[in-house]
Amino acid sequence: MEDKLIYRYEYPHPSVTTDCVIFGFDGSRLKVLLVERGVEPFKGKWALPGGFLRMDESAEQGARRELQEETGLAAAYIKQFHTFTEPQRDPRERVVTIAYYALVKLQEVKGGDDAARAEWFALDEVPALAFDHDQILRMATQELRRQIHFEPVGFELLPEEFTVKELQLLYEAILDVRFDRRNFYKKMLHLELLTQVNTDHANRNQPYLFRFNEEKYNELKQKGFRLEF
Amino acid sequence: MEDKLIYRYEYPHPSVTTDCVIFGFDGSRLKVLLVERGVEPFKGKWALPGGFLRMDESAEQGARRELQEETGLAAAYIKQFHTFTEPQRDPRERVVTIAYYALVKLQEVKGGDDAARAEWFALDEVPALAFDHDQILRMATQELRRQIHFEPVGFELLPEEFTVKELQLLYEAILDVRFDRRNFYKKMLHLELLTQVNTDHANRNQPYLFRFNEEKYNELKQKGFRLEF
DNA sequence: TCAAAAGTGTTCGCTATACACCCATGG
DNA sequence: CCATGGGTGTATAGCGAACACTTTTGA
Repeated sequence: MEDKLIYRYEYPHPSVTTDCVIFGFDGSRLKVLLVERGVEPFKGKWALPGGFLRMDESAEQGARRELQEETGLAAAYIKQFHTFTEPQRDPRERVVTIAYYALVKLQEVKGGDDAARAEWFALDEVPALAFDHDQILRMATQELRRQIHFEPVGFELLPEEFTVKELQLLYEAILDVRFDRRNFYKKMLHLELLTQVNTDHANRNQPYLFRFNEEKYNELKQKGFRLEF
Repeated sequence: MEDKLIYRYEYPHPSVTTDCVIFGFDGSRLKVLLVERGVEPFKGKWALPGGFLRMDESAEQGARRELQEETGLAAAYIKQFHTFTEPQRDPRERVVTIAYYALVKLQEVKGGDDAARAEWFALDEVPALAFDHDQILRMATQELRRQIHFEPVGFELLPEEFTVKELQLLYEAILDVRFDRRNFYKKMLHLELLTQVNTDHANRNQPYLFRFNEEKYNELKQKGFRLEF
């Protein structure tokens, strides 16, 4: 047994992991992907996907690897938001976890190739989680809300083409507020971050489809604009 | 030599450190505290104060310990903002660093009891730093600017009592913008975050002194307000 | 037939901005 | 005496919030 412990240090080193809060939007509610733990501790409990940081990868690469394993998505919006370091947060040993949140388009998600059971939960229906993952999830939500004031992160959660109503529902889900439909519509169009797809709408009752205008966004970002909500 | 390496693991573990970007304000410019490295690598170069995380302390406790050693200050505003994990960021071994920034009142700072030479640099006069500390400093500045939209962090950098002009100079230094003196004055008073100290001003030419009204701030925070700048 | 959806208009009030003014001080 | 610093006032433009209207569809 002893000869397996071949990595030796003069001082104790904590383990380092990455955990990933994966957000999706189903058209009306914000969801988060959880995996069921198959081993102790917290066996049977739900937890955030995560794993040990490899010595040759950065934390972001590690988090992307987790994301890929769980959702099949290689490229997605991913952002580091906090590192959790309480000495007792893992009962087995000292573990420091670098936490990311990812924004994925739900309809592009394939089942993960991981053996573990994974499931999407609405944010207000998340069960008690393993370790300090409740706290991690709470902070991720907070950071997402904060981030939305500086970057149009919402678009990462919608399909390529979407209606203004869908966009509004998303913003309302993230910020937990209600907007006036008409004001939201005008405000969004006025920002010029949306490009209309189908210029001819036969039906006054069928909404326009839009795409996110990334070029225009980069333009505005140069000038240092803010998204007011 | 071998028998010093008594901490053994089945898998390799990175070292974990905390680094601390300590900001101060001298009345006209934003400053940052750097220490001169006494050992290789980067011997003689300037770097951010930092050190290894102890196994019984959280990262924040570690950062506070660094802050205390460098400035003598036990309580100050301190905030984790990013963890740097590039595999090659330290030429010796794999080191992950959890970075904090601290806001201190310059006039309360005592010399550090650390042996290392420490010095305050104006933000735009910072020399090339050791490791990836340039990048860390840049991100700290960015985060401070971002944070100021949600929390009145500026007050952490001023003395207990200050004039509106001083507050304006601070905001201008942080955000690198200029404000109209008269509009800034009214806006600040209108927010009601300031409590006037000397109600009688004998001299029309000597400015009022103010304190930060923390109670009022907590009130406003409940209602979810934003600082517009 | 009528409620619901989606695009368009209008009004009002707040506030950010620009800029004028007044007063006391000190060189 | 006048430039400077510091507190106060005012006018305008723009935008967000509230809410009316119109058309089309489908139950």
